[in-house]
Amino acid sequence: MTGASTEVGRGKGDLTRRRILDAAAAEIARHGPAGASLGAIAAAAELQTGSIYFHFASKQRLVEAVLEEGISASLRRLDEMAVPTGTPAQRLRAGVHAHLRALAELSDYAAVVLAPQFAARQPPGFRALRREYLRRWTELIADAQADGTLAAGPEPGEVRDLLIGALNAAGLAGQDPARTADAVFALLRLPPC
Amino acid sequence: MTGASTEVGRGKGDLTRRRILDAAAAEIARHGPAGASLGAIAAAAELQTGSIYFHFASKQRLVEAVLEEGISASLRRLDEMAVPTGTPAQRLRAGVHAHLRALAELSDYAAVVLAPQFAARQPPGFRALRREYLRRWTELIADAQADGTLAAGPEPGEVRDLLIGALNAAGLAGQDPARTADAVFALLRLPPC
DNA sequence: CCTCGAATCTGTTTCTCGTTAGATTCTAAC
DNA sequence: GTTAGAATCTAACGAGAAACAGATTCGAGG
Repeated sequence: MTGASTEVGRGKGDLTRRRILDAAAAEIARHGPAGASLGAIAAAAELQTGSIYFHFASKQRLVEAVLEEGISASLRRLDEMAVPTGTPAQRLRAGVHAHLRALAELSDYAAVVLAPQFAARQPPGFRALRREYLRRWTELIADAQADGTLAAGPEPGEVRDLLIGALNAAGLAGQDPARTADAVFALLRLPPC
Repeated sequence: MTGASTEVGRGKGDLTRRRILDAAAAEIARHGPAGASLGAIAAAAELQTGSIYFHFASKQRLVEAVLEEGISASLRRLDEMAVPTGTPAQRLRAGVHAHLRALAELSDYAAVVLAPQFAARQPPGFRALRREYLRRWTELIADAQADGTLAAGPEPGEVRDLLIGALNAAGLAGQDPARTADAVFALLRLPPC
């Protein structure tokens, strides 16, 4: 249930900072940002409550850091897998796999990012990253529509929301990524690989 | 942004109870169950904080009542629209329309029900209603698969989660129900009506 | 008009949580 | 070994919220 940890930290403090972030992501995923108490987070990170303030200026900042960590890690995975080569259908498949992998590997962070309460009141850096993530997806969808891989009627943005919504539901439910991907492709009647 | 109100209440107290429920649903949808304060709920319902306790034994009970109201209203709509007549494709279409209508009409209640934090720790009555709702959908999906309307590969339960996830994402984003339904049918390449 | 119960209000109590400040310990460089 | 800074702990404060207990008002029936 913990998230992933990229970027090797250097000092001892960096490791603690990561432990706090992981604990906060788990706590927020379970109880929401308001319901997650610093006491519980500190306990999970094996720390005293006050010590959190050496690493984060406030609870608000901690929550924001968790959000940014989640979306930026997702974006990183999308960049790695859905590179602009190959047919639209291939790139769409790669994008689906990347998103599902991100959900599986980042579990708690992903859950936090996807919580509906964060649709509004996003911190500044988070909004930009999220917009960028959605923009990539819109491109993938539009290309697939132009290609005939996906039905051309609906707006690309609409299709993107539907698709990501479907992937999120399966991902948060803990479904196996590969299995879910196959199901999606079958339903959309994409040509087999 | 308020929810719907079915079932005409009799006395004055019933109306107040409904006002509290609506206010609670809105507040919970915005700030999560932990972040929603009785003070804010009471203010929105034009009441003093303490007066809520005449209608609900505790904050926990109030939250549970909002949950049950949301899921039972959704189930009611599904019952009305997706009756067991017609072809599997027709019933599937009806189900999609019912779900989207429920999301649009119940907005705050639906948002509360769909919040990921409620996946666990559900109140007793809520679990049963939710199970029933999913069971209906599994039937619709299985019939559509047997019919060839939907791809037969993936498990019905998997398909159900994907489909409902997609509908929820569009519904909570405030998309027009009819428009969303058309997009879904086009993507799944369902035969036109 | 009076009465009684339902409904609401006011004030109080208790508890949790975020935040802060100062003391304390750990770690590495000199 | 000493020292300086990083990292953590301890203890408290203050705000806000849930919960509770009477006191008060409202509204229909006799």
